[in-house]
Amino acid sequence: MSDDKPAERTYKKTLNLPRTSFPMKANLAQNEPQSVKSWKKSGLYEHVRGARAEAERFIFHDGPPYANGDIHIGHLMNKVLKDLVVRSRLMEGEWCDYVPGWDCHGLPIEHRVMGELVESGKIEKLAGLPEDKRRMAVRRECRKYAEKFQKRHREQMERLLTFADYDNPYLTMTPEFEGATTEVFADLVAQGLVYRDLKPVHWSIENQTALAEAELEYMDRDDPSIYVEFEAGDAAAVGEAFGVQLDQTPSFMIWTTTPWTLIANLMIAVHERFDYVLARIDGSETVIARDLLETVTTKAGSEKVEILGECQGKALLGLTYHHPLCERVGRIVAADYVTLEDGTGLVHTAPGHGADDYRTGLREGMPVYCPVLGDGTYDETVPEWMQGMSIWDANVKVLEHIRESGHLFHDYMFNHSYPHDWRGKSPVIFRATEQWFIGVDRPFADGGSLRERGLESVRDGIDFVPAWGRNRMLGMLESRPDWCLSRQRAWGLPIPAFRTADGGTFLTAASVRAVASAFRARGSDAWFMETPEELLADYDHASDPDAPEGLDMGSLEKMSDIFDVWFESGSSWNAVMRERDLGYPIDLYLEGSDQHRGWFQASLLPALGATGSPPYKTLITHGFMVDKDGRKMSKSIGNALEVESLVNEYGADVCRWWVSSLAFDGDVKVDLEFFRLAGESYRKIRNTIRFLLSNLVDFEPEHHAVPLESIEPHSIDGWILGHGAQVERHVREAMHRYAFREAHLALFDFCNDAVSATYCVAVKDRLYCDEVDSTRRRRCQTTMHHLADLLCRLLAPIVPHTANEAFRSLHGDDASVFDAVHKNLSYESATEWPAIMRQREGVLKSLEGAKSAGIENPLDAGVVVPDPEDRFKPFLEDFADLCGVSRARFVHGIGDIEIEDLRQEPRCERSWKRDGTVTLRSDGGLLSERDARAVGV
RNA sequence: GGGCCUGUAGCUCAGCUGGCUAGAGCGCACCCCUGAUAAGGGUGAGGUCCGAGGUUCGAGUCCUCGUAGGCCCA
Repeated sequence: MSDDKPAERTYKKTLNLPRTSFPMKANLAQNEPQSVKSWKKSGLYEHVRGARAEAERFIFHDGPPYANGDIHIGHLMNKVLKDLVVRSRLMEGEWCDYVPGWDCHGLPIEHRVMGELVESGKIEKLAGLPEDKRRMAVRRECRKYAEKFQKRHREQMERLLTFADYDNPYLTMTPEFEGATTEVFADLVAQGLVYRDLKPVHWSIENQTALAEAELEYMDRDDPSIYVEFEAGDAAAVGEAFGVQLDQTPSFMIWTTTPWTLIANLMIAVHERFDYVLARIDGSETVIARDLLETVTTKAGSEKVEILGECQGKALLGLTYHHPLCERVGRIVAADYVTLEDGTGLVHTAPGHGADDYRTGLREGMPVYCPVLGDGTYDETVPEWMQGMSIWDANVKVLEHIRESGHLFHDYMFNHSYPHDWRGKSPVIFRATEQWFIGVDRPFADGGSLRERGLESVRDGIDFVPAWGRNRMLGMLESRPDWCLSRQRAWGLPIPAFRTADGGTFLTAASVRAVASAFRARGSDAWFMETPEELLADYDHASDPDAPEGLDMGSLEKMSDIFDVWFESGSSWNAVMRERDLGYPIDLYLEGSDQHRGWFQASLLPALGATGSPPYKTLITHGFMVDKDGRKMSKSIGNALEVESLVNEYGADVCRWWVSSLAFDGDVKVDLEFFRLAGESYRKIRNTIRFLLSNLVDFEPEHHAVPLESIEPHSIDGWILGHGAQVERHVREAMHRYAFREAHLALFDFCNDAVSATYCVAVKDRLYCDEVDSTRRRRCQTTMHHLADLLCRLLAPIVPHTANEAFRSLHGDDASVFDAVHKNLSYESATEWPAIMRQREGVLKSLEGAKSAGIENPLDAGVVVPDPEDRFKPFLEDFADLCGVSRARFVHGIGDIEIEDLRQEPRCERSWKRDGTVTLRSDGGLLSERDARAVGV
């Protein structure tokens, strides 16, 4: 095959062609686990921490994912983003602890475990045990479950090459965490922020417990939407309000989508300043907001509508009505949350089943009446036909009942989003129960409330990335209700409250601290295994100013609520960061934007209560994963991607490279295709580094390197070094302000465009053809060595496995990029470079044009470039190589770039250039001067 | 229904306080190289800037109202 080119074959052997053991194919799926193993074996995390003992510290705190299931693509992004922060800080020479955490308590696990206990039949055995023993049995199973999934998560996260202290994670179920969390609670009690009250809360019928906002999931649901007429108690009084004489008893029309709450109705709320009418609708007289009369009657298909009188809501206050389901008289009251957007302008008010309703009831001195039991059935206070009935059945039955009794004006089915238990996916209800709360509007001993302090610190004590997070969190803080802390479950941290003999509750700052010390020593299991005396061993009620009078310690009984898990994770700033002396306050929290309501608030409020200031300085949020059409990702839709298969197919470095490319502040579209694309762009970077490394095989820096100062700013080496220095500054600065995408793009463009397409291509000739030891070649290799080293360091936070692989290839197997820090490449290239590069672009375009004239290979061409101001002369030496042509000239004067056809000139058999020095040499070959010297003929 | 956010080439995104003949990368098309080769390089074609109004000499950029989607809530 090569018989027709004998000369070329001969000269090929005289070239210095690239060689390297750094493979083109990364084989990440096989090699990364080896990296993980060896990093673990050598104790890399400990080692680096040791080396940075005196370094400046950046304080980061990892939010705990829930110890359940496999990690999903959201975790992938979250953990990698965190790792980018940590590793970029390390490269800056700082130390940054990354202590991974897990949320271990709570309903999701208990729910699963209960399911398993039912399946295995063990549940019946447990049912026979005393309550504390039964709970302990459940807790033991839950702990096993949490441990299992924490280990699983840990491995999956380590596989992502995250640089975290996996040997010392924090788990919310450990004694130290439980003790420190309970101490935060004690501080809040001391501030007077904790209270117990009967209030409507979100209640899960399925799990028979109160739920926090964060434990709800909104899903669409069909409910009956009904318009009900409540007969007025005093027709004459109504007539008076409207200034008309009535010949029949009118009614008040309300609207509800929860017919089951009608039985608990105690009031009807109107807006004092809205206009109401007394209307005759197909013969019957009813009161309704003026602006809604048409909407409602149209919807109901009423035929004859006539307005008899009009008045302001204020005039209706104090009027009474008969409850349509029982013997009770209700009253019209005022409320400013009444709107004219839907309904009738008269709002059905049941203090036991709604937050607004509760407040109105409180103001009006009405009882918090809640006839619904924990299991969702009615108690004995309701009419007999409803007793024991499930509220969902009641929805239908009540509707039938009022239809038959003639109180139903109109009804239809209505689809709306409705809160559901985030685990069981069953609809939740509002139900009044006795619960523990943190009051967000309670004044502190030293002034202000949690809400006020929270708003203040969000307004100007905390940085938000992206900036709109501030507004969002302000809005949430302004409108949030008191925090319902208690849950009626077994798997969690007990609220250390006791029942006194007289039926009261006993819980003071000092008693909570005493129990906290028991938890610290023996874990929260102690609550279920010990007596009140044992738990309160450290408590001295004589010295507790808050102790109730005549407290009889001997008669105390443990109460059985546990904490909302959000209170536990919300105490991690204390239970982890302060507890372990990792630094406080914390520089950075980085989580999904749902945590503005979740962990960020759950952390802010306790910290403000306990210490008076926020626990963190900066909050970064990322968006959510959606599919390629912008739709929510979920297992049930089937558009979710498995992290494990992504990592196995593409490698963690490719996944990380992808994460670094994301505009993560908004929704992030995910598709298999994007990982393939990231893989391609990763390969591009890898190949660029590989080319650099492969041309450094014969280069030993200590012998061959030239001083950086000796490299001319107008040489091509000077150009790329100046470019590299600029990129280093840009990338480091971008990483510092969490603009990972910007850093990613800068790195990619630099590798792809500057290094690969421009520099490497231009410099090939001298690398391959110059004498091995020529200054020009060694200067070029010195430059490439700097470039390879720079790229390894800049890429280390993003693709640690690959960066280290390249770093070792460059510096020897004993080297580790994780011991390295940034070097500050300092180099300024000549200021004319942008102008030269514009000329180069012009040349490339002209060459494209010359193809039609038959000059298809740029080496068959020479170029003549006008240089009116004679600025380009110093650049002449490298300009031909920069354009890939055989020779170049700058000529004084203005005009177009000229392409010279050199095809008639002899071509060097070694370098394939037609540089004008090619003649027949002593070995019988046609060689240029440079090549002749290199071959030694 | 409310709060916050997003909608710019086939795809992912830049476009700061209004002046742009609207940019980049990927992809695509055509071509070169075969001494980075399951590599490398060049050139080029792609856009009613979600829609409708408005402010302005001038709007992708500001305002209003829609529309599609996301997060959080009622």
